[in-house]
Amino acid sequence: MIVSPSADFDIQKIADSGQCFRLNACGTGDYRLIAGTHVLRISGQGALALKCAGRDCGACTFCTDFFDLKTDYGAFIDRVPARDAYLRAATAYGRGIRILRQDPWEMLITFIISQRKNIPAIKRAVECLSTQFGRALEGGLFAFPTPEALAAQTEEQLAPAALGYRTKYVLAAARMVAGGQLDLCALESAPDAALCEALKAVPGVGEKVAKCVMLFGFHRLRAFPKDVWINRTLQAQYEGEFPPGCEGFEGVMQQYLFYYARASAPRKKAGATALRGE
DNA sequence: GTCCAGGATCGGA
DNA sequence: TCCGATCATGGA
Repeated sequence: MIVSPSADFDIQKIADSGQCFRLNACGTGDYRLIAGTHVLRISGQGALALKCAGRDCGACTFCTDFFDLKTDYGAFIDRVPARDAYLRAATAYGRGIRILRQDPWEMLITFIISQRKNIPAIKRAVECLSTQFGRALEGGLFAFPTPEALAAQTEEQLAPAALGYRTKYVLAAARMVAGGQLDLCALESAPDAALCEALKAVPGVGEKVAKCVMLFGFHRLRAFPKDVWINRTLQAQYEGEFPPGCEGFEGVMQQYLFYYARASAPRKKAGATALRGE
């Protein structure tokens, strides 16, 4: 499958946008993504070639869905109020970022882990869980573990992932999903408020993590997670509250704000988010 | 060695 | 309802 640049698709920005922790650069300009049992390679500059299992995936249903290629993100950007110069700048800077349609279960565990961790540390923990408890895929790679696989572990067995105090949260979440108390499939059709409350019933899931799972796992584009970066931006630019004008796609705007805030911050990240072309 | 990270929870005011 | 302390660990 070939994705043209005009599709508002920038794999480098997506990889650095803090929503997907198993999408990484491998070599010059190439990226590798593990999603479900799919191993994708994204290569090329300008037009991007998406390959599943080393083969061109053609009009791949999985990629079309995963990268949300049928949604026009340029249209979202065009709807940003002209009076909001800061958001205009953020969307211009982050153009190419999309909200991926990731697995709700993986997002739930990943964002439980994310609390008080930086992105490299989150990636490391997710990879460790996958390597230890996930199904083997091609090339020595591993799928994210199933709820049943994690639910079967003890706290001691999870120790290598260095989850710290989050270990018990991860196990509790896994057991709720594996045991049927939390039916993520059924929640696909739940209203936003009901979905949010169901997620917050999981130990270790508060407002922010619930919103991340809603946005990145359930594609609820209204969900607006507020982490430390977003809160700083809201305080500095909006007197504490995101203004009206983007109803229905607030979460998409949140992602551009997050990316822009991190890229604009004083250097601490050794070029990981190096400003390009400026 | 220090500071901080895509926070949540609990106890006390 | 609000606020501060605390939680465990690794990356920068």
